Amino acid sequence: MTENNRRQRMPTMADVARAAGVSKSSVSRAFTQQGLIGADTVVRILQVAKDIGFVPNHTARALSTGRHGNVALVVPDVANPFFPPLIRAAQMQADLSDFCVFLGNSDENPRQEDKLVNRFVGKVEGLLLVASRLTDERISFHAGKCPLVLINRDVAGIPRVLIDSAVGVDQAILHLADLGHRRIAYVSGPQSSWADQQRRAAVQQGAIRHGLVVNIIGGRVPSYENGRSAVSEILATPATAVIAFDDLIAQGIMTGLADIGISVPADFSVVGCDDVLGAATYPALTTVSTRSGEAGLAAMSLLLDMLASRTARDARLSLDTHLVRRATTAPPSAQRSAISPI
Amino acid sequence: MTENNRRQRMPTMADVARAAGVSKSSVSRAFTQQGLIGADTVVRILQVAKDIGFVPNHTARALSTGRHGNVALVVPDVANPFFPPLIRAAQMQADLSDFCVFLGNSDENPRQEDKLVNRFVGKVEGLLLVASRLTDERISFHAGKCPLVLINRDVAGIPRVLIDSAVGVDQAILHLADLGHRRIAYVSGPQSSWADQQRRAAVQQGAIRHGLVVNIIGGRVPSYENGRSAVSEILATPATAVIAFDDLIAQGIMTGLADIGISVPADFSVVGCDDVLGAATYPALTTVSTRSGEAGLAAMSLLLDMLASRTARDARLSLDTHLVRRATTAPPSAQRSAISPI
DNA sequence: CTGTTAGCGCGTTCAC
DNA sequence: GTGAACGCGCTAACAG
Repeated sequence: MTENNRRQRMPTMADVARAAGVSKSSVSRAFTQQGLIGADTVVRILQVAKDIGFVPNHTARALSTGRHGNVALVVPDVANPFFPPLIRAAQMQADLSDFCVFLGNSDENPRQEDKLVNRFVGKVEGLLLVASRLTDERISFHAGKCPLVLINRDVAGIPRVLIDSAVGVDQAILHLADLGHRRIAYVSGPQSSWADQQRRAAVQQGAIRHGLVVNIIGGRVPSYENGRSAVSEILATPATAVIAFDDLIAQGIMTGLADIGISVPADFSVVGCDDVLGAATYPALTTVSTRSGEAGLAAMSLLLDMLASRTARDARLSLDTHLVRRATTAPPSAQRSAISPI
Repeated sequence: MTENNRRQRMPTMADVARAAGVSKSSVSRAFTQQGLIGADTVVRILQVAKDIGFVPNHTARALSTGRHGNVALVVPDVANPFFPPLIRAAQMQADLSDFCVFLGNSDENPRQEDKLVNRFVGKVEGLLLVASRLTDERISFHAGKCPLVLINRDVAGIPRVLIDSAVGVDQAILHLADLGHRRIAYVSGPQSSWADQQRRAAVQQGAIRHGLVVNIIGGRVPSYENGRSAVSEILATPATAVIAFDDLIAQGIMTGLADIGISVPADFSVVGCDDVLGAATYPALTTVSTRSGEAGLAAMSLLLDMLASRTARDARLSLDTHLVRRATTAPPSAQRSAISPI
């Protein structure tokens, strides 16, 4: 046995019991089921406890009850602006139920994510996986050992909250079509991203529906730099407008375009996704709004409900999206349209 | 007693012991002090353990050893872009030592922060408070019960990592002076922010040193909106340039200025702090770089070192900063300078 | 209403 | 090298 007493041996229930002239069980009850004990006894015990500086030991309680009031939240990249609002909302929601939340950064890496999840299982009552890069098999595996809620990942039988960007993407394409664009490009995101698969599909269907031709540009990890480096590929297509997997890539694209003297939106139109940059870019970015905070709140509520009721639901919540028109879209330039006549 | 067996009763050390024909102690040793036991016995036990799906129970181990491998990280606002890189770095550093990290969002609120810290103490071995909004007294109080490391908060006797923006701010003022500005404004941040106090002081000293006059604009919570709403106050001063507490406020100021037709940097110069927006604004923001990620990494390393060596250091690490010149600073406009002659 | 008695699962002194 | 026994601090049956 060791010394839990780093500073000074913390008083235990037994100490309180002795000092108050009652049994340990009474002390325990005074802190939990106050109904099953004399009201006056409760206040006396609580007073004594405070006097001698007793504070219930979380670990011991957890060992006994099997509940420790912790959940974990795993995201691909904390520093990607899509996630912080989600993290914030989820954390504050958990806080309302007195839950503590572990944060894990998978670094867009399935192996790292798997390692984190394994570390968390056993320390938490529930798990919240955001935009998981894991395979369906691994997710199901983990779900079998620990209550699990997914955000932006659609695995049958596992409760999930999905941000349905299909609607917003379709609006974006319609918007582009209305402006006169006929050929567009889509710069895709990570291979294992559900959101990217959904957006890519939505782009292709929307293109058909609204009579456009679309080129898909290879998937990349979402970042400013990766957007910037995609510009040459984009210009190799006959596109007069581009839809990016997310705002970070869109912002990078705008910089890359500016670098070679192509001005947005006069010469080229750009549409982002997620609306995390606000009107911070110049020109202000036209983008698909996805309110990630709401997803975080909904998913955490779902998870906590499951834990409280000890029942495994099979929810499938879908949050809708819409296009936010700002200043990066305009009719195609005559020049570039001429390059690739319809 | 309850059912830790949500799904199926997890196998325990006793199960392994029985199946392997050894005692519980041997199983325990096989998982911890492999030296004190026969090498062949170890592999056999480990094999049996894997076969029956045994996995050591974190909670029980923690109760016995007093160590649970958790630390907590508390920030004022997860969604403020200054923090995510710091969080990310700290989390990944902890990960290297197999530590799990709780994340807390104080919402810029001392009471909320205190509540979070109280909740975390007892669940963690150590605490990392970033830009704490707590009083020195409360911080010392908590430090007395749990190993604590501070970022951007200078309390004697408590290990801390400080991002010294004084250097960068002085460079900014010199830069402004060189451009010909004589009157500037500083839009301050939260009252309880150490960084703000330091920057404010640096601005005032720098102003004296370089022969400028400075007006301080009341403190506000760092946000785009609060920057935007500060513009009228700024223009009520004779300033021809403004230094903002952080990039968020600076960005808001730029928008507010644009709203009323004042162009940056031709009519007015703007300098931010933290360099979290990259070149995302237009014009690209001149700002003081503060690499928050490095602070997160350093602080977490410090904390983990303390925990590993069980010694309380009194470190005071200082990280330096520098001005990043981009496009929001230029000589003062003749017009506005005329309004308030030197 | 309250005290007594068992554990929760694991680490760790002791003997052997 | 290995096993038996105790303790970590608390909760939960079982009496009374």
